[in-house]
Amino acid sequence: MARKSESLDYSNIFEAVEFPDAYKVSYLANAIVFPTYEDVRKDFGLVRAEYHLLLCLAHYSELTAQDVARITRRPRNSISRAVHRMLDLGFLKRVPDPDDARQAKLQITREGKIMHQKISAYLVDREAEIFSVLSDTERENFRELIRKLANFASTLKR
Amino acid sequence: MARKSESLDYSNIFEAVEFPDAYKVSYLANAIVFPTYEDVRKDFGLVRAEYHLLLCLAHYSELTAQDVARITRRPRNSISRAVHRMLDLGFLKRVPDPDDARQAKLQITREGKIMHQKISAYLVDREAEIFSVLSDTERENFRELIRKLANFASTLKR
DNA sequence: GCAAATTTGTTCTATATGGAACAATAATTA
DNA sequence: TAATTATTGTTCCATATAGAACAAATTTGC
Repeated sequence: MARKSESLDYSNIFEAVEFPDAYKVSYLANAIVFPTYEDVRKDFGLVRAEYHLLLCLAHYSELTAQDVARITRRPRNSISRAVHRMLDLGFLKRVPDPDDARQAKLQITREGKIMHQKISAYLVDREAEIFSVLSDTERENFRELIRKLANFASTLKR
Repeated sequence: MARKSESLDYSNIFEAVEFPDAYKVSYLANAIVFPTYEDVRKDFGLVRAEYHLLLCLAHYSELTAQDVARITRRPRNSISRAVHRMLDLGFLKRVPDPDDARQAKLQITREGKIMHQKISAYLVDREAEIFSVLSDTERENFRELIRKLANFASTLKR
C-alpha cells in the first residue's frame, strides 16, 4: 500500500477550484515564473527589478526609471534601488536629462548586454521546456490568446 | 505634441523580448496575480500562504501542512507560520495524527468556509474581468491549453 | 533490532519587497 | 508672474518571504 502522503492526487484542485483558469495562471506563475526569478538571482546574482532593467534597456535604447516601472508594473522604489546597484555593477549608465532635471536617461552598457544575453539564453531554454507539452498548433493558439490577455492586462490601471 | 513620457508604446516589448510567451505569462502574473494577492491581503487580511490554506482545505477535507505546501508549491515554513495564524483566527482546526506524531491533520472551520466563500466570490469576479477579452471559443481553447501547461508544471520537481 | 536516512513542523535569520512620505523640479492654472 | 498641482527619484520603515538548521518522530537498509 502506498504511503499516506502519496495517496493524494494534488492536481484535483485544478478543476475543483471556483476560478479554474485564473487559478492555473496563478499556479503557473508560482511553479515557473517565481522559481525562474529565483534561478536568475542564484545563477546571475540579479534580483527581479535588476533583471527587469536589463530586459527593458536591451530593447529600448533609452528609458527613465519611471518608464521601466511602468513597463514592468513594479513600484518605483524597487526600480530606484535596482538602478543604483546596476550602475555599481557597470551594467547600466545614467545621463541626466538636460530638459528635465528630475529625471535621468538610463542606457545599458556592453557588460549589461552580455549579462542580458546570458540570462536571455537561460530563459529561452526555460520557455522551450515549459511549452514542450504543446503541439505546434497548440503553441500557436496559446501565443495568440496570451497576447490578447497580456495586451488587455497592460491597459488596466495600476 | 505629446509629453515626452507619453510617446512610448510600452507594449512593444511583448513582441521584442526573446521569450515572448513566457514573458507574457510572467507579465500576466505581475499585472494580475500579484495585485490579486495584494487585494486579498488588504481586503481580507490574509497573506498568500494563509489564503492558500483556505483554498486547499475548502476542497480537501483534511490535509497536513506538508500537503498544502506540495499542492501550492510553497515552502513549508511559510505554511507553518500561516497555520498558526489561521488557528488563532479560528479559520482552521488541527488534530494530531494518532498514526504519526510528527504531523497533524488540518481542517477548515465554519468561519474559515465563510471567509473562503467571500474571497472566492471576489476572485471569481476578477477571473471574469480578466477573461472578458476572450470570446467563448477562445476561452474554451485557453482553458484547454492552460490545463495542459498547469498539469505539466505540476509534474516538475521542485 | 539498530544505525542511518528521511520526514514533519518549527524557529532563526537574511533579504526582497512595497507603501508612505519627502525634496527637487516641472507643469498647470489663475 | 505667482500659486497650486503633478511628477521623478529617493529614503525610511514595516512586512512577507525563503533558506538553513534544528528536534522529534518515523522509515529504511543492513
